[in-house]
Amino acid sequence: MKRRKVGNMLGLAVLSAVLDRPRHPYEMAAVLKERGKDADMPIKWGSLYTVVANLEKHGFLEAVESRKDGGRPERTVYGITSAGREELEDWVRELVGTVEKEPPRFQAGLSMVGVLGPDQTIALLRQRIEQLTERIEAQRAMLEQLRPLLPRLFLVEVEYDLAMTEAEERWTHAFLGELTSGAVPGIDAWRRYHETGEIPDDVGELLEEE
Amino acid sequence: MKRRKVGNMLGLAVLSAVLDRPRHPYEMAAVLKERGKDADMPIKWGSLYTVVANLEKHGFLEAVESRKDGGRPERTVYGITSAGREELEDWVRELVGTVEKEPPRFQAGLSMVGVLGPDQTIALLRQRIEQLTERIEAQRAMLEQLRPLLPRLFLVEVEYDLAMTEAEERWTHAFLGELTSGAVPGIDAWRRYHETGEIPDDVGELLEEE
DNA sequence: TCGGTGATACTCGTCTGCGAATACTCGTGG
DNA sequence: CCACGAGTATTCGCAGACGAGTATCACCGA
Repeated sequence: MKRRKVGNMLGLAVLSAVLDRPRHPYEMAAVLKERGKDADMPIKWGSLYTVVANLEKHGFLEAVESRKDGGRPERTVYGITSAGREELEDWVRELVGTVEKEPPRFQAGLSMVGVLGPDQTIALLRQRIEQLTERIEAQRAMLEQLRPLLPRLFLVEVEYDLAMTEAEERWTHAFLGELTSGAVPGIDAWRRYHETGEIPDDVGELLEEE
Repeated sequence: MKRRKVGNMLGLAVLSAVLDRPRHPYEMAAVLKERGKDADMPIKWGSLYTVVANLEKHGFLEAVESRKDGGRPERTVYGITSAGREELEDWVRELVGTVEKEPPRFQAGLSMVGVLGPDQTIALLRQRIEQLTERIEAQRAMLEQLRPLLPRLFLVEVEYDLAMTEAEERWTHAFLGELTSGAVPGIDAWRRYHETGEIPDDVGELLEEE
């Protein structure tokens, strides 16, 4: 199992930021923010310098020059190496071409709604749906605004994100519907469990075996 | 901003594992695997003992007894405290009731397909769709098999996961369709960029401004 | 009874992620 | 002309994540 030398997603972002021309770290951060890349992956700017150093250590970046402008701390400008270009492409290939399960946190939550009881769960799902709806609207608006300005290719991630958010909203809505309409059996037992802490016999058995 | 004392998702799993009765760490791992919780969140078993220690440090768990069976290393049995029960509920409430953007890695990949060129991208998307389809079938089979055995509540996460995978498959399929049917303009420019590294003028301008 | 295999049960050392702090510079209004 | 806040640019400390390693037991087959 060959593991990526630099595992942090920020590394990918950095490589993409120096593809066209060498930059110093702070400038990388600037272009990445400008291009909205920070919306496409979880980026912690505190890790920037560490990650850049790691990329250099592994030969994906190289210091191109180190200028001292005025009295500032020395700024090192990094360029991408051919190994770096390689790595970038390979990384993207992996991200696009293979599915790896990365359960979203909501899924973890769902798998534990048992402890909340039905009433709280219903209230929370309502709340979540509201947030999802807002997000969808914001996203739609942004797409509308960007579509005439940018080639389609640059909008793909946003479209994907929107589609997924919509799917989640639909699913959650449907589930909520089932809960409130009483279509899900065992809600009373569930409420009793939450209030008293007693595990219904039939479920208790199930937990033993299997 | 009050941050969770123990941030690792494994912590949540551990709390849920000792809800019904005290257990020692290895046993927690056992029940969690048995209940398939490791499919609902990204769990690294190497972190188990660290996390348990942290949970104890913050008063969510307490050592109940410490038995020495035979010649084995001492096993410490931990029980959940009322603060722990609190924390568990609150955590689940947060997970269910609030949407936080956690862009999936595929999205990061999508936002960079530019570097791959259209032909590779198409091939990789095909590959991905294949994997998604497999996953969907596996998931459906599992649901079919489990539905008569478990109450609905215990299947919700699986249903959600399935729904999301289906949505992703649909979207990817549609996008692939657009790419192959030539409905997306600018594919030639894209191919040229990938082969020569030249940035088309119109795009170059766009990157400057905005 | 010997050795192999797999389950049980932990321990350790490394590396890294990242929040928070630091330090300098520039423009502006008082 | 100096105080100040907003931006620029980077460093640092250390908690904590996790892979890999360790050790014992139990069972089984040869």
